[in-house]
Amino acid sequence: MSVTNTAVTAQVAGTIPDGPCGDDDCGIRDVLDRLGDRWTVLVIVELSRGVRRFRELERAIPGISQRMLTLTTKRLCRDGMVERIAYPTIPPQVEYRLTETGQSLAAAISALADWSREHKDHIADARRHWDAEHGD
Amino acid sequence: MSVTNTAVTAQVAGTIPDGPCGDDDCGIRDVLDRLGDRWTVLVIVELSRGVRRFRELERAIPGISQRMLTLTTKRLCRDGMVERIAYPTIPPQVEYRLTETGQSLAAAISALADWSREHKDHIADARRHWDAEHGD
DNA sequence: CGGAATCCAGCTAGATACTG
DNA sequence: CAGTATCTAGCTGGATTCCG
Repeated sequence: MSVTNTAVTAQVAGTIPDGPCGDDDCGIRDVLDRLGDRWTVLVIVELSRGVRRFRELERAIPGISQRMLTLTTKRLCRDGMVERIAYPTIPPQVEYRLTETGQSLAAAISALADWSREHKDHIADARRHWDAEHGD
Repeated sequence: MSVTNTAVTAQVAGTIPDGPCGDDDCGIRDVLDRLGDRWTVLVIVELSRGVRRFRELERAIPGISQRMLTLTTKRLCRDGMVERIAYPTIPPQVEYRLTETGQSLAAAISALADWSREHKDHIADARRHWDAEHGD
């Protein structure tokens, strides 16, 4: 009865604003729906290292299929994160590069990657503990 | 033949380190596999506002099913992001709160949310342009 | 209230084959 | 090389029902 109505909102000061995030997700979901799939982040990371051709991306990202690479780059182009430059040569040559917006996204991803590196051991430990207690 | 071997790696200076990210994903995928699903981020955001009971979370996150709330909180507990405190009362009462690690994740998410807000209009524009050109 | 168990639809993504 | 097309398996998540 104590926590129900008078919400304790002082936990993470200034982290997630209340205003625009009221009921919806302030658009985070749009971004995470992209970042959440298996390949988008890897493509962005690879492109953050420089311009890449289709085949270069494919080789740089082990396990990706042509289909998924096509879909991923296409979606990133659609969202304005990646620019696609096709040279009408034979054989065809297509270059992909991050736009400015794409580069700023890469920076944001990098921040999340930093967080991952800092906490991955802690997470692994937590999982082991949990699995040990709940799996016996 | 010019871009093939001598990779141009100076695009986003100091954004994604080359070292530990060589072939694999430096653990970003572990995190994004969680964050990528429909509900995890919303649960974290809600918990960043304070301690919540199961029903409170359910009501605060429109559209989530009991099943997904259970699964999401359980996974977050397993990863050490959320602490679950069950009071053996009748009816039962269970509280969820972010751990310190969970709070730092909330901060990282907040950074991504900031990025989303800053660029969502730009993305929407890019999509409209793309759809207009490629859908005629 | 706070789940667990079961069943099922839809989408994602992998494999494969074909094309300009 | 850089895709497109098709077919399909598997997983995610929704709805429902039942339990302590």
